[in-house]
Amino acid sequence: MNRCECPTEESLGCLTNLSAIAARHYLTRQLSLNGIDMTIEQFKVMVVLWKEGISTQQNIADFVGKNKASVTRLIAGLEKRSLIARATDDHDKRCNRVTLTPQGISLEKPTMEVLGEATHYLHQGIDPNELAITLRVLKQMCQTLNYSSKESE
Amino acid sequence: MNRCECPTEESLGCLTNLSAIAARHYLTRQLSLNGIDMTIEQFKVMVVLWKEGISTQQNIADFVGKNKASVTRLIAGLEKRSLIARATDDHDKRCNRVTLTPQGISLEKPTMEVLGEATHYLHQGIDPNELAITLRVLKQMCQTLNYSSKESE
DNA sequence: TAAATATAGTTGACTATGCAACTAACTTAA
DNA sequence: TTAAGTTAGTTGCATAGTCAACTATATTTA
Repeated sequence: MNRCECPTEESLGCLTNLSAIAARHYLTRQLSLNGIDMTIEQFKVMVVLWKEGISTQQNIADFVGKNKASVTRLIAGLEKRSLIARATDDHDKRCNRVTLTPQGISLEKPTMEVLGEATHYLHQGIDPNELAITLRVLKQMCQTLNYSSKESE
Repeated sequence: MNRCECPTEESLGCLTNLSAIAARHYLTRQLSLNGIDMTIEQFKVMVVLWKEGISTQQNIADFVGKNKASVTRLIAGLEKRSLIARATDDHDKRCNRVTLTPQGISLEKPTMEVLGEATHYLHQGIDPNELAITLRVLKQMCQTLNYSSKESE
């Protein structure tokens, strides 16, 4: 399907994008096949909440690497699906306390199972040593770029 | 900034996504700093046109790995910026012939230069051998996933 | 050749992203 | 303790992505 033959095929910039899109498509399909009505973005927010229990929107934004405007809208979508609840914090009225609903809590197990299976499928056939190198290189790339984004502020 | 500590940190699914987002942000910023008013998505479409000269929207969609609805809107944005032109094909009136305007043509050199510099920056400090392994692993991952997407159709 | 099928592109509905402007609330300093 | 600055969240605008329904045109086939 994708036959990108741009001169960037040998670059991490191009290939991480292609791989990320492919992985997203796959996970979206697997979630849907397992009857889980959740987008990948909402899923990432849920992972934070499953881990932390309670969080503010800014904290979620930092964890998932998006800005607070995005999180406002993601949270709204999750609230509409009754997976989370929002309430003003008593101690700091600027903050929203974002918590899980029973439905939200009950989705952790099946969803994380799908993620585990998808990850296993993705890593299938990749030499463990080369996988480790790849993960390290990608982390290094993220660090380089995050550093440069701080520099320019 | 991004402190994703989800259980997927050791997975290609999560890390390719983080890296891809970081790379996109970086390239977007570099394009903007160099006075090039073009999004990454529009940029990908332009790469196809710089390579092929003329193309149909479906052909562009295949190259950039998006569906034709997306391309309709990307093309509309590029048309608004006067970088491309659209005209019905005489031989097959279902098709649009998408061509470059002089402005579109003139942007190839500076834009590809920014891309080249960004790629160089991204690859900086990465062992060439490990880079090669990473690129190979990512390609393999794409193939696995593209194969699975064909299976399910 | 008329009917069925396939293909190219558009549009609407929904979700998502970033930026910038904004409000409200908290904190710091003069 | 008032004024200035900071932080949390929301909203409008522009861009982007998918799916599904739709139009128009081409092609196949019965």
